Amino acid sequence: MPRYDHSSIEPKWQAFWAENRTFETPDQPKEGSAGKLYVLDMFPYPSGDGLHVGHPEGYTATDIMCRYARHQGKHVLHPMGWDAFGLPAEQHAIKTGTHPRDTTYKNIDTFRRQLQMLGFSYDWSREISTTDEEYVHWTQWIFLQLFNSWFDPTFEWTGPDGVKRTGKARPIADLPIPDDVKSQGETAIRSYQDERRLAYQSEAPVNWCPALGTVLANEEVTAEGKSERGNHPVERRKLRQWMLRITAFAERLLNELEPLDWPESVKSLQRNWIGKSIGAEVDFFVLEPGKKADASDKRLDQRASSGYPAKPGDDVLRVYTTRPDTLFGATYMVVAPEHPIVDRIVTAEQKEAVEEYRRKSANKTDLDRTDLAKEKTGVFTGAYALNPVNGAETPIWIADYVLMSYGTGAIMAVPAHDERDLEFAQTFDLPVIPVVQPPDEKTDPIGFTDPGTAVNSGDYDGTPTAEFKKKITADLAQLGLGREAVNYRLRDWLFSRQRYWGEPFPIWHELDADGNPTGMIRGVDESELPVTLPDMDDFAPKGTPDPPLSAAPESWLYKTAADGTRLRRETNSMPQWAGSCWYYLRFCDPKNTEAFIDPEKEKYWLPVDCYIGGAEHAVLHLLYSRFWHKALFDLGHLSKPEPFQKLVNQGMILGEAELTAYRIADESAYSDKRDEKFATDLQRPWVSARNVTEEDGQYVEKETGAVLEAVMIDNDQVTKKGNDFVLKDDASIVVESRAHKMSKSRGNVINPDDIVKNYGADALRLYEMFMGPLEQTKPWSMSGVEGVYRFLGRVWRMMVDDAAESVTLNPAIKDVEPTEAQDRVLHKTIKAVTEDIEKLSFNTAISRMMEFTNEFSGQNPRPKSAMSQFLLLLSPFAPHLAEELWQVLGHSDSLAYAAWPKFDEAKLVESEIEIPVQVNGKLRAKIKVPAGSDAKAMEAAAKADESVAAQLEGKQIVKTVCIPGRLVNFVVKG
RNA sequence: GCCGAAGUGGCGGAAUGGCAGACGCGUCGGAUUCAAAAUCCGAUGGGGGUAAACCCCGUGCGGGUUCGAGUCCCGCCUUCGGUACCA
Repeated sequence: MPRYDHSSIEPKWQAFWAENRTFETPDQPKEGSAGKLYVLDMFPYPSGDGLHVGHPEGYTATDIMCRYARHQGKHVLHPMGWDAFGLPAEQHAIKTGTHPRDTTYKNIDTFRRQLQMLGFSYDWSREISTTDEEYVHWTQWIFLQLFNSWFDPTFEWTGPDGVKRTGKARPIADLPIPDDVKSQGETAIRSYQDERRLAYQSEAPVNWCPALGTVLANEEVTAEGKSERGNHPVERRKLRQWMLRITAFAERLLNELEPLDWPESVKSLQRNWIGKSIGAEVDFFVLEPGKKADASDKRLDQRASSGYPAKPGDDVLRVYTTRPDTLFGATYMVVAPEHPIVDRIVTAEQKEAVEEYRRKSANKTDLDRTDLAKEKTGVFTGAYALNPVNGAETPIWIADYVLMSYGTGAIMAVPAHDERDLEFAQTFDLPVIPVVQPPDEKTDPIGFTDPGTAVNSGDYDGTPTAEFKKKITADLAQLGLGREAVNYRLRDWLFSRQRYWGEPFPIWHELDADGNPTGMIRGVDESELPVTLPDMDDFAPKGTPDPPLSAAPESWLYKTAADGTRLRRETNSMPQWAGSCWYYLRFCDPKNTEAFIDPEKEKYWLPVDCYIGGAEHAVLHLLYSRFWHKALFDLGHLSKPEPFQKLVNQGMILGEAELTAYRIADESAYSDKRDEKFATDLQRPWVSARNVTEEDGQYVEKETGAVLEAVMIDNDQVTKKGNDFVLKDDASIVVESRAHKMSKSRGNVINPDDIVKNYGADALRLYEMFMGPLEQTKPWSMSGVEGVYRFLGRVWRMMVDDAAESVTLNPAIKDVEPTEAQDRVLHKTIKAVTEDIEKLSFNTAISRMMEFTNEFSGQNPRPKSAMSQFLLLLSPFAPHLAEELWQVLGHSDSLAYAAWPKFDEAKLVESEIEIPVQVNGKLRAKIKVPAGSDAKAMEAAAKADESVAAQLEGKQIVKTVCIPGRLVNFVVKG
């Protein structure tokens, strides 16, 4: 009795595909190709834990798309690779002494085995790892492109895509050098260039994580001031770091997002991350210490003729505001503690307090900063500035709620119309002047931040906010006191890490005679790429920001240039993002030793037609990739402005749903906190889930604060009450019903290996697609897996004779013409499955195939042609089973490139259809009418129906709604 | 606080403004079996009614548009995800 045996079928076909190179993608399309399709998965980090059930979700979705597209005659590129640099392998090395390379390639082998076991149709001949030396070569080459260019914000040009743009990355050699720099000589010129490169060094306060021994990007630090990886504390330190000038591309990253076929949510995340705001810069003149504003001060007036300077003078405090209309309400100013003007303006009396505050805030970690968000702090500098619109003397404070890195690092504070300023003003008892009247008279203008009408604003009184903004910005520009300004929340990308297991920078530092760096740098010559990692066996962080590579062998670390200059290598390494920024390009031409990608191949394959992966990369990876892509585009290496045309986020797969009840954790805790009657109770009392809250990782009862323990409850111990589940024994105790994220600590992790072993790869693939919509978060269910496994068994028995000794065709399958009814079911199924695949609605496609199977399993004879066509529909989802049965049906070839079945609309038509009849919108009857009946015929048929007639009896028909083929609705009165 | 997504049976989920709950799980009943597993058949939103016919209620809550609303509009509530002094 040959049963459906996945464990023999699946390895058989995997071996067949590998031997026959079924899924290798030739560079040239086959004759008559229906066009190219590039479908990409976000390649995984090959962690030591192996594949997680989340991986096959997106991978199955793309695999279905690709297999379907091959049946449609498309030239499909479907590659896989490894994002293999990263912390865990290095931490493993520190612990065990195993070289990160060994760990990494071992893990890659595991991942490859697991993915191949799932039957994905990747072209494995294109496999790449970001850690391969040839790959590192081109990652470093791209870095050099960035290093060797600058951004010209005013350059107008038309790209290969025919779009006109302003602003372009250009070769550094094209950077105009001002005469005063030129006159200072070669060193000055080089410094001038270095400051303007797309890859540049900066000495800035950065997020230093002692536990990880590295600096982290802002993006890698959580709101709580912890590292995203590992949750270790992060502190601020001033260090020399490599930065990438992503901010130069802010406007294009924002604008060119619009036409992409991406989820609106991801676009909006990126928009918020870029954070464009439009406002004005305004100059306030600082008064000399002890001096009052007086008529002899002509500085304001002089600006009318001198105009608005590009850089503010020493006696000017320049602020950025999105609300220039509230200038009349600016009662004080605040500068960031790091602001350079502080030293110039602070008065003798305030100096000590200011210095003390600056010291404190410099050491503040991000954690402290957010903690202090509740209460504003700051110190008065003793200095005043002149409000340009009314000459009012405005005190200047320093406070760390103003950030040096945004805008000009200084603000005008309008406490009446800004929450933060109001809080600060209230703390320090500063004046609050309302200058915006809310549209609703009853609303208090103090604390009102929305648009309204100007008050207390001199001649501008009565002007609506939007108009006022434009007007005063123009007026200030006229007087040379301000101008319109745009700001972005986006910061330059901190690109260096202090780790061993990453790409080395292709950079040399020049040394002086004493071996000290001169500050001059040069790129490694392209012919010397790649810069490979030196062999080392000590990877441990030293607790100092000296990278592990600074302990590399001398031969790696130093060399003497042709011109005799002594050089030392850059010892920072690149972040993990570097490799993933451009891997989608390399897949098109993975073995090219002359270039990172052949331009013809780039033109042919790009952009990626569909990119599927987790939402956790919505901002970082996708923004970084787009940035690199645009820079390479500007430099003429790429022909399309965007890398990923369509993006889909797969939803997270949670663990199996759990029921949790809570009860008092221990006797002592409850006996003194709760009522007497409970104290005598032997059983520790349950607490309704509604009264439970989480504090510091502990569950506690809301009112009493008593510590609780969570208890897993069985299905049969609860009952449904309203919207809640409650204990059967005590209906007042609400039980929490929820699926949690899979985690080792919770013990709810599902291992794909186990599923494949017990149910097979086809069942795992099918189940993950059947769970629900791809984009949605959904809980795992073991009995759901059994459900689809049973379905596969039904498909097997529909085609195979399970009474026979060996695998033979089911005798019900005959070479006969399908009946009209069979044809209808078949063509309905073809239509539905085809359309569902195109919509990526895989769960409903599977439902349709189940319906087909339910229908045809009961039929005898079963036409062979219908069976063959059905197998093609099933094959993208369950390729192993489909291939096996395809063979059983007598086909000798693989079905991988067989033509997709076509449906015939004519065969979908039924001769008679059932139509609902409503009376006043309520369903009253169903009638059968010939297909294609017109409204009149339908109405007549409806009226002729007995129960409809009864409903209409003695009533007046006001209106009849008749939609041919859909329904009849009588609107009646009386 | 702000931004985004979502609320439909016991559960996962289906429904171009037109028969709510396709399909699967679970449950119940039956067939097969010495028995079980596997498999097959049937029932299954809630309430009333006689296990029929039939009737009433039902897509988070409250309004609205419409002959007709799970679907569109307005206002709330809840959950999940992201974000956080960005002037």
